[in-house]
Amino acid sequence: MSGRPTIKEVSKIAGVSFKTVSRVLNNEKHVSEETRRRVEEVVARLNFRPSQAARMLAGRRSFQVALLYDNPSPYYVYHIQTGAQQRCTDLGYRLLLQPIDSQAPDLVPEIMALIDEAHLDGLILSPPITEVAALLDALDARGVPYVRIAPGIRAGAGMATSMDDIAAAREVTRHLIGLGHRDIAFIRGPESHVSSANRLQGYRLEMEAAGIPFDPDLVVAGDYSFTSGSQAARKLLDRKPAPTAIFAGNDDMAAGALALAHERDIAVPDRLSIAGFDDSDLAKAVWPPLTTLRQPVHELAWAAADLMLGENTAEPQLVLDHQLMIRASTGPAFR
Amino acid sequence: MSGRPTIKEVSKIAGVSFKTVSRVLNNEKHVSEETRRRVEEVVARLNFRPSQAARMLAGRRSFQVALLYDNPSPYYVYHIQTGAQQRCTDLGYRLLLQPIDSQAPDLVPEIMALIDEAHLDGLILSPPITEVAALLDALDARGVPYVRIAPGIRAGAGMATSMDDIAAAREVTRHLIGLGHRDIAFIRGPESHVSSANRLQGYRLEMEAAGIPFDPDLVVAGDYSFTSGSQAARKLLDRKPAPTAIFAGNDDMAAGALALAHERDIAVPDRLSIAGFDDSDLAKAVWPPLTTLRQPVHELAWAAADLMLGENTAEPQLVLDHQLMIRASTGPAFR
DNA sequence: CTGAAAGCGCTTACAG
DNA sequence: CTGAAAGCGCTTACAG
Repeated sequence: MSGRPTIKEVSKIAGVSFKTVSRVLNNEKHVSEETRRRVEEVVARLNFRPSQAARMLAGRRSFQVALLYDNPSPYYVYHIQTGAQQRCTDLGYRLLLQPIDSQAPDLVPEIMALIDEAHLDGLILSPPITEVAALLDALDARGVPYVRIAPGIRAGAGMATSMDDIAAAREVTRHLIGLGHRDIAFIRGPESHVSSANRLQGYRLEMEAAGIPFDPDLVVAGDYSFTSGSQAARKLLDRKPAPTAIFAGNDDMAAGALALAHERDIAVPDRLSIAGFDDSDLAKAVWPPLTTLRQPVHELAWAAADLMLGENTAEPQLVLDHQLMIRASTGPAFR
Repeated sequence: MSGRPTIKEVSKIAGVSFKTVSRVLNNEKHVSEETRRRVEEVVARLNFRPSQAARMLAGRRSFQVALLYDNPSPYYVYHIQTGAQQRCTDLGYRLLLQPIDSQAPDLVPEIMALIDEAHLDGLILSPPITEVAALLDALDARGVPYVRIAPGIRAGAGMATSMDDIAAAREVTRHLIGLGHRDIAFIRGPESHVSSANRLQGYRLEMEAAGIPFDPDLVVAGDYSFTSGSQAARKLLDRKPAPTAIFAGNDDMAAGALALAHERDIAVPDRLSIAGFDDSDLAKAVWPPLTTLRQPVHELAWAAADLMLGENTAEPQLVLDHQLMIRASTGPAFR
C-alpha cells in the first residue's frame, strides 16, 4: 500500500510546522485564518486523512465508540445500526458495530478487553445487553461512558433513550376496544425481555380501565417468533368462544397468528382482528397489512448516540414518541 | 479510563523483555515452551489485549478490513454482515461495517481516505458497489486486496464469491413448468442490478428449453420493492387470459404479488402460483409461504472473508450452491 | 499565533 | 531462543 500522505508532508507543502497542521485538523483556536485556509487547501488536495491509529495512541480520545447488540431480528439490528451510525458519523466519531452473545459467561471481561483494544470512548447498549448488571457495574467502575436503549433494570439511572411500552400497548388495546371487541387475547413475548412484560401490563391496564375484567386464560406465551405466534393463536382459537381479536406482542408473532387464521379460513378482519407491535418490514408485507405500533427504533439509536456525544447534556433520559399504525388487519367486532 | 495494562507491565510480571511478550502475542517461532506458557498465563490473568492502535502504527498490517454495502434490505445486510464478521473474527481480524452511498460523486476518494484513515488491510465489496469500475481501478492501482460478492462486471477477474443466478432462475421456472404451467409471467428487478438481468435470462432460457416461446408481454418491470410487485401483478392479472403463475425476481415483489391476489380473492396456489427468489425472512411469514430460491447470503460473505484472509489460495472464484425451497405458494396449473 | 520536544504502545529490522 | 534500539504518525504539555 503506497501513497499514504502524513501530517508532515502536508506541513511541508503548506510551509508550516506539522503541529500547526494538527491544530487545523482538530479545529483548535489560535490559528490565523490565512494559515488555516492554506493548510485546509493542501489537506483537500492530497485527500489527506489523519491516521486514526496515531491519534488514538497519542491522544486521550479515540473518537471511536461501539454499538453492542444481540438481537435475532434483522429489521431491528438494521435500524438500530443506521440510526446510531448516522449520528456518530455526523459528530466525527467512528462506530464499531459489535454483535455479542449476551449469555456468554465471560461477557464482562470480553467487553472490557474490547474497550482497551479499541481505545473506546464510549458504548451504546441495546437490549438485552442493557440488562446485564455486572456489565453496568464494571463500566461505572472504570468510568466508561455508556447509553442504554430501552433499558429495563435501573431505568432511572444513567443515560438512556426509550419509548413508553405500557402507554403504547394501551393505545393498541384501546383501538381494539373502540372497535367493539371485548374478548381480546394477548400473545406475550419471552419473560427475559422487559418490553414483553410492559406490553402485557399495558394491555391489562387498558382492559381494566374499560371495565373488562382481566382474564389470564386469554394470555398465551410466545417467544417473539413467527412459529410461536402461530402456536399461540392455535390455542386461542380452539377456545369456545374464541376471542374476536388478538393482540400480539410483536409483528412476527402477529404474522404467525395471521397465517393460522388463513390456514383455518378465518376471515381477517371480518371474523378476527389481529394487531402487532413494532411496525417492522413484515407488517406491510403480509395480507391484510397489520395494524401495529410503530416503535421508533432508528430514532432511539440516533438519540442514544446524540446523548453520549452531542451537546445535549440537559436531559439524560429521553422518551421518544411512538405511533399507532392502523391498517386492514383490525376491524369491528362481529359479535 | 484507568487500569489499561500494557505490554511492558505484562513483561515485567512475566520476567521477560517486552519484545518476548510481543513474540508470544503474535505466535512467532523461537520462544521456549516454558516462556510462552508463563507469558500466556500473565496475559490471561491481566485480561490483557494489545492496543490495536499501536499495532497498526508500528506494524505493516492493521488486522482490520471493511465490508462496504449499500443495500436497502435489512435481511440482506444482516446476513452479509454476520457471515463476513464470523469469518473475520475467527481469523483474528476486525471487520468494519461501512454503509456507503454507491451513487456519491466522491465515492472513490472517500473510500481511499477510509483505507488510509483506518489502515485497512483489505475490502469486501457487496452489490452494487461491486460494479463501480473506477473503484476497482483505484484499488488495483494501490494494490489494496479486495473480494467481491456476486460481481457483475469483470466477473472473471480478481477474487469473488457468487451463486449462479441463471441456473437458479431456471430451476424455479422448471418447477413451475413441471406443475403444468405454461403461461408463466416474470416480474423483473431494476436494470441496475446484474442479478436481475441474470434471473430474467434464466427464466427465458428455461421457457425456451421447454418449447414455450418467450413472450415479452409476460415480463413486467419492478424495482425489487413490495409495492412494485403489487403493481406488476395488477398489470399481469388484468390480461386475458391471465397467467397461471408468476415468478418474481425477489421475495419482496412476490409478497406484493401475493397481496394483490388476496385483494382480488384469487386463490393461491389453486388459481395462481407465485414464486419468489432469496428465501428472505418474508418468505415464511406470508400466507401461503412462498416457494422461493434460497440464496446463500451468509455463506457468500463468509467465503469472501475466507478468500481474502484465509489459507485458501487455490480458487479465487467461488460459486456457491443455491437451493429451491418448495412451499405452499405454488401448485398444479388449473387449466 | 506558532514551534520543538517527549511520548503513546506496539512492531520491525538488527544483534547476540 | 532472547533483547536493546529505532520509529510508526500523531497529540500533549511546555515554551516563546
